[in-house]
Amino acid sequence: MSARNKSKVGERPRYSAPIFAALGDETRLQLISRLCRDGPMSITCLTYGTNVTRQAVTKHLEVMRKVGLVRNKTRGRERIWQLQAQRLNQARHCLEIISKQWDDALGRL
Amino acid sequence: MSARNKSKVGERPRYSAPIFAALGDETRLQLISRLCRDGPMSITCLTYGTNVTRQAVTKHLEVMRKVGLVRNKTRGRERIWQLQAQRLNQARHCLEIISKQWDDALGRL
DNA sequence: TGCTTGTGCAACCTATCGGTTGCATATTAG
DNA sequence: CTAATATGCAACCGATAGGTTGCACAAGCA
Repeated sequence: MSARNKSKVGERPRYSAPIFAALGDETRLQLISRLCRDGPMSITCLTYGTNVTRQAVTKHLEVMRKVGLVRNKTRGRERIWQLQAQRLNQARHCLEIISKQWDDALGRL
Repeated sequence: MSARNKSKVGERPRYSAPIFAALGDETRLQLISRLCRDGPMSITCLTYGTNVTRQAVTKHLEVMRKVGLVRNKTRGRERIWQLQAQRLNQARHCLEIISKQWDDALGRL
């Protein structure tokens, strides 16, 4: 168990768990897909297409905003939400690192 | 498996939310890293390295087992846990699809 | 044979999640 | 101005997550 706290190249990024947690809900994945397909849109618009209330959608968007997956801007009385690519790529990068380590580990067995 | 469960090209795999949810906990990511680095090992052994109890570790392993991220075999009085690569690659694939759609969407704006 | 070790099972606790309803407020349309 | 629309805010709810403690039990070692 020596040198366990040393940071190495190819190490899993810190703070990646919250991103995975934010992706770990079917409704939120639907919202992401929707924003991908149809571009930025308002909360009310996003609510059509889900089977939950507007307030539930608002909460989901807030969860994703907190981890940087989406952001919003106010346009009149609407609040327009859009994706933020940077953070998703970060999550992807994390998964790639993990699964590379994984493959390596399996290869050693 | 029926044709209903087939995923189209470029479509997000179904049932991916539970995998992300399983990855969305820091302790579980630590367990995964540990199993990657040091190979299959028992629950008690895995518990050293976390700051939670053995029973908590057991619960985390069970969560990951349910979504197919790990599996176990009994060896004497020990229960040895190891990684299962297939499912992680599935998660990775899902993230790649999402972020590709994402990039495409950003490109259209 | 006992004692130690690795584990399972169950009860319990608190915090958070996902969701709702109700109402207030701001902006836009007629 | 007035009505409709888009949203925010707050309270509330049941279920689950993450964790603990306590105890029972089976496998291995002295």
